Amino acid sequence: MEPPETVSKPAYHHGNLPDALCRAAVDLAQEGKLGSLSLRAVARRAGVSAAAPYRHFASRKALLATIAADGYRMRTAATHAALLPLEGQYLEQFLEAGVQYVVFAHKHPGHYAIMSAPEIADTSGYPDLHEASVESSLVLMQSIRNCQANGLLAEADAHEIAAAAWSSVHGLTALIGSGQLATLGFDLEAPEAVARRVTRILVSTLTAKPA
Amino acid sequence: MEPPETVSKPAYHHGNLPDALCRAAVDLAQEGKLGSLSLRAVARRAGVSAAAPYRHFASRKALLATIAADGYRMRTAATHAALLPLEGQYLEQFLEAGVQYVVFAHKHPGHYAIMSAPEIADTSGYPDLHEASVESSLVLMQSIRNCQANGLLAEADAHEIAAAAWSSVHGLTALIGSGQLATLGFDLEAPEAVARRVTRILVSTLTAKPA
DNA sequence: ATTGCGATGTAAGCAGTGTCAACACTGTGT
DNA sequence: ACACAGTGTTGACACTGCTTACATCGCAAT
Repeated sequence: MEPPETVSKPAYHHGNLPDALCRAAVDLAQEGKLGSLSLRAVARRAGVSAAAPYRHFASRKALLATIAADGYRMRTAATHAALLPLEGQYLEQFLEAGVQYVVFAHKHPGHYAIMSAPEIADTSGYPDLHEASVESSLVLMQSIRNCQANGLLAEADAHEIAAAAWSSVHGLTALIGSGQLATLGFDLEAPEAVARRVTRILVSTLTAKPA
Repeated sequence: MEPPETVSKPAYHHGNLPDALCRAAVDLAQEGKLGSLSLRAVARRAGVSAAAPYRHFASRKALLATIAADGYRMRTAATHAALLPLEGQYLEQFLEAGVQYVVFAHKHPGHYAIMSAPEIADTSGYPDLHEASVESSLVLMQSIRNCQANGLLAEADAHEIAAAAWSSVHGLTALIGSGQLATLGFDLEAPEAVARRVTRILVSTLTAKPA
């Protein structure tokens, strides 16, 4: 997945079937067919026989775990890139980390759907996925710690602020994704703007002094 | 579902099969078997034949929609009850509404799992579910409006505050439910305490004056 | 008690999936 | 040239679920 253009290995018959299967699965997930996403369905979409995926993925969960791990790495990379030009502006980085959490789900709905699948929540048995997941969360955590170290956030318990921030962006992502936020009059086609406005509320209030 | 003890209709053979099916489905969902929750599986759990549920539920989704609607009504009732003794204390009611949102998921994990199922997000075709869902969200919304009408919340856009609050409790619920918050050292066996601490952060900061 | 009808069981057909074994193709190394 | 390992295909089997048709059971009104 990392080098989408550069075909590392010319491969034998199909030409990198594992990647093709991943793309097919992401497409299906993006179309909301996560529930009926079987290895057979993925094989059909990729244009290969039903048994072909079995050579590369032991099960449906193994395939999803691979895709989810890729998704986590993509989000981590995107967040790092977005935070880079804000070097030293810890509060802005904190806000941007939250925004990127939301933006990723909009840019990569297929990956997001798979990453949010309940069966993927349990990362045991998939160390690669577990590592990617943990590393991804570290970006937000580090940003919070940076702010606290510089006295830019209220003096509440660090873990509780982290939980509040994480909950906010996670929930915001879920509500936008499920379309429920449209009830409040938000334009879900511009999720970045929504995320920026809502996230700023949390940030601005977290930086405020008690009344 | 409303009168769990009082058997309204003695019924013929089984004795209120619809309720028994709902309970069986909730049990299965609570055991994390939502993915494999088929009408057959529910029938097995309820001890009836595979075709029996069809007399009462047209499909798996119809069954889940019924349960989800019940869940929404249960949460609405519980929240109303929790807010009653706080009459007039709008800010405390706001906090409590958020806490109850989280507490419900812990007290009724089966219902929560079903209510969170992606296929249930689309309430079209199930007006009963839709109404219960909307009415449920009104409690939190009304609480927010009460606070704003009394100048108890910062003067940010009402919709954005609502989105931030909703996102927080929704995300907090999801993170607790998936066990991810354990990473931050929270005791997920006492979700009410966690919810109260984290929610208070949001409330206290929302009531703070800008620095 | 008899009869009607709703509730449930039984059986069967159809579709989708996972899995496996046997086979065929392709490029590589000798 | 040849064997070989990697890759994909084909076909078959078992399992599970959905759905419908038909048979059966039991309460309830007559």
